[in-house]
Amino acid sequence: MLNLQTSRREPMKLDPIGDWRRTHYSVEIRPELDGQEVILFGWVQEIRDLGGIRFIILQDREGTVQITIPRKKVCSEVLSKSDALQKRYSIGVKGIVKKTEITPRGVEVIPKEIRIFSTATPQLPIDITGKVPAQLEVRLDARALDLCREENIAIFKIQHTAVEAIRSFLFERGFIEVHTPRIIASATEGGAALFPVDYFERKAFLAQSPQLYKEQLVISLEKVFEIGPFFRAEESHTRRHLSEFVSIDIEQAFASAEDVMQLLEQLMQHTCKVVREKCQKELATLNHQVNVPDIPFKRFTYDQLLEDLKKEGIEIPWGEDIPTPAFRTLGKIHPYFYFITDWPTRSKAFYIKPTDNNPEICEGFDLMWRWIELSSGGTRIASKELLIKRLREKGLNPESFKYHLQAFDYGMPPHAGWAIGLERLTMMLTGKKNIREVTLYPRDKFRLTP
RNA sequence: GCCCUGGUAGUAUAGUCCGGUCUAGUAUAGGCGGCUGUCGCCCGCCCGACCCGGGUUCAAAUCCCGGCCAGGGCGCCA
Repeated sequence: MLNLQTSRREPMKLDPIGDWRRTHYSVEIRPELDGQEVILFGWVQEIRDLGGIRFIILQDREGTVQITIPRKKVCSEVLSKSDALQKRYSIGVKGIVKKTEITPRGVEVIPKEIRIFSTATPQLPIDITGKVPAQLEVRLDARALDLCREENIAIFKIQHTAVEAIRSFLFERGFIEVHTPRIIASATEGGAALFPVDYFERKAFLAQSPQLYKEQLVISLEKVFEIGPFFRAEESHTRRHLSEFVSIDIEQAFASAEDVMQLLEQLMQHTCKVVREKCQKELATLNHQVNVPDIPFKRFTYDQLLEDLKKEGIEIPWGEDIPTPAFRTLGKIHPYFYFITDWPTRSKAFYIKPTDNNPEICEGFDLMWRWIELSSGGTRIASKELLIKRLREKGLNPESFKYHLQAFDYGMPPHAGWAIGLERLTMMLTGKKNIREVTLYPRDKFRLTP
């Protein structure tokens, strides 16, 4: 239901920000600042009013700090402003830092002036202090507010740190960041379903992968990467699928699967290391640990894993994809990062290169973390002739790929690449078990809002 | 798309098997009042709910059917 009411009581006189500028974030208020005047901006998270003394917990992006208002020691303007405060009001506080033994952080701020920038509805849809947990559905319906919770801020700071680590890692190794089209013409590219869109008078689709474009770019830019959203109109309704997800894609000229696997495991180690070091506070908030994995990661062939599964009583006919319950079993046997290599050619995409001495097997790989597929990649086919053959074998029409295929007339080098699902990576880094928790505004078959 | 489980105040839950003292209990949030060191503050009072539609019955939150929605699982998944 739409809440058209902006404020519960008579319209409150709001304050302008004026010449106030933030001097410190909440967490920067430390006992060493004792006696110093500071300006804080943020939101009221909690109010504990004991009558003669009132405690306001001010929250900002970085954390919280206690504002203490002793009734008889502050001026009447501060008192009346603090009387009006409610949870989630956006406020500014100018005050004096006071070192204290009584408060857990050893510091509080005694206000000299309070400015109220914005009010909030009194009955919030979820409990922002986390005393009464709400279900994910309720939280997602009130996502803008839900994202104010410390736990969620921690999740997205970790994701940000990971993306930053990945970008700088790839920049250092000479990869060029690119942006390929989200709107594409053809629906004939393969298995996964596409979302149709109206493109002027024509039908177009939302891209499900940058695969073909990044391959074309290796003949010019050689080493490219892209971080961006892609779309899959699948029926999937699981804890690890979204209709819109963020993919981290690389493609590298003059390289093989083994080269990009080494790059990938180094990147994973690097990312875990950076997150572990930079996000200690966030990981503590989430009560989660990130361990830095040793490299190289274990490499298992498809055949080896079929043997493992056989021992567990799960028989999979050779050539079939590994079903989800079997992956869960593998995750129990191998509770760490591992590669799966030597997949049957028929179980992988048309552009994955079959091995030279046995075309039944291909040079595709998956990077698993326990039972979750974090990344998949491989050596690509560089020969136009072979690519056309593989398209036909997959029941695809080479004519639909003519613009892609033309790149193979202009000196397509041997090349390889992979793609990481950012949200799945974030699940691993945060310990969250539902992909919707690590997505700001998740899109799935049933959810299109907010 | 299929299977299982569920849908009770803003939120989270009890009650559902075995229909009737359910005028629907509790916690938290919200409103009002009190309290000078709280940090899940405390105390008192108040407000507030049985997903929608149909059926069975003297009587339905409770049983049956359909729908919608959610969680989990499966399938689908360059």
